[in-house]
Amino acid sequence: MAIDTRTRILDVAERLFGERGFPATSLRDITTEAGVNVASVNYHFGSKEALLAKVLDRRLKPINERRLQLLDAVEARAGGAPPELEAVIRAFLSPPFRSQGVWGENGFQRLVGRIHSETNEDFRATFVKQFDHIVERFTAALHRALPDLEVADLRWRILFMVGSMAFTMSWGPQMVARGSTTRDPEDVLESLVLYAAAGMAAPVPLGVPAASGR
Amino acid sequence: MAIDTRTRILDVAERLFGERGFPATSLRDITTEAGVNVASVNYHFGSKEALLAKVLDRRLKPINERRLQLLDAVEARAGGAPPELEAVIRAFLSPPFRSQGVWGENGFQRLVGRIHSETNEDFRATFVKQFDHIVERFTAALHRALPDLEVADLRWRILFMVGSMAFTMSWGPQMVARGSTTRDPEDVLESLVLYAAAGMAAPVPLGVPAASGR
DNA sequence: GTCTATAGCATGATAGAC
DNA sequence: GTCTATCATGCTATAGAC
Repeated sequence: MAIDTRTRILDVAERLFGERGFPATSLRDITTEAGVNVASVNYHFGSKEALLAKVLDRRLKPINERRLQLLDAVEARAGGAPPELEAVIRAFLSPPFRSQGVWGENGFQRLVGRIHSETNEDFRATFVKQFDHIVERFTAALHRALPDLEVADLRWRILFMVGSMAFTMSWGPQMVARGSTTRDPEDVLESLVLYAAAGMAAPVPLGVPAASGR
Repeated sequence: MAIDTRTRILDVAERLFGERGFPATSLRDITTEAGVNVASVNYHFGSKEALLAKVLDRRLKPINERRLQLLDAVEARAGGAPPELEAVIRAFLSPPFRSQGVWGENGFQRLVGRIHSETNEDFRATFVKQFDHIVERFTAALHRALPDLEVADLRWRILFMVGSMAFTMSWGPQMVARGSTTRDPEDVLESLVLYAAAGMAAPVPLGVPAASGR
């Protein structure tokens, strides 16, 4: 056998969780496709949920390390001055986009798009905690790049950005497959960076929000 | 009994699907909370999946009708001229945001955020088809508002916008609950409209995309 | 470490009395 | 239309031989 059981399980689980979702994927689906025994998941990981945690952790750790690395570089380049908005956003968005190669074969990218909605509250809370540090670092950097934007507004806009990212990773492959548009993932990333940067820098309504269409 | 069994089932299913997701919610969970018999779901709806379709349809039909209505009004107001970007976006985003009242009690809003990732491919294809007409109408209107943007780019940006919307509806309540920020849903909607409008109107990179950070 | 076998349980759906 | 009872199936997880 070329690769060991543990890795085979992780690879297949990543793809199937991404394709079908976590609750809809059974351990039997995974072990059958991986060509390993049903019992091996529990032997190696302890439980189905622990397997999911490991699948996520394996990819997310390097992604988040890379994010901080890129952010450090951006801030170093700016010296003491506020960092450049677009560069901060690119530091946040590019690592997950590049975490796997080809659109449509990216189990992990789709999984990230899904994870936010398919697990129970406890698991999600644990999962989200892993991002606290990242979010705080990037919130601070964005606040320096956009000093006129209140932090409460900024947090919403970060949520908007993460939503675009997650959704694109989840649906992008299908969009390409439908042929409505074709694009290199790298171009889609660049397009998303520009979109998010413009959105982040959007004006804030003064006083009571505009009422048109209300 | 105040309301009939059918409606009780729909209401509870909407909430539970939103809170826990479709695969993670059993028919027994639903019927127990609704105070009706296990068999009644299959009697009234035929299957669990048909119940989900009905839950979605009940809310989405009026939402999509409202979207078209608002878009018609925006285009009429513009006369023959291109419609105003922000107004088109608001016509698209406001109906789902207003489909239910209070943040954190919006089963349907969370369900929409989830639906994109929790159903099988066949169901999803059927579901997406319901939006074809809407998407085409809005794509055309946005293309008129932004004539310099290629349609292929525009389609990606629409995906970004929908992602922000779905994600915000799904996570917004939790974000408010965590207290990192507090906002009236109406303000969040307005914030999202401004963000999306700025993103839509973002410049397009000429030639090869910028390479910084790559 | 890997296998077979199976425990123990929850599921979606249905049959049939009322 | 609503109930109880149950079927058939699928699940996660584990016990225990090898």
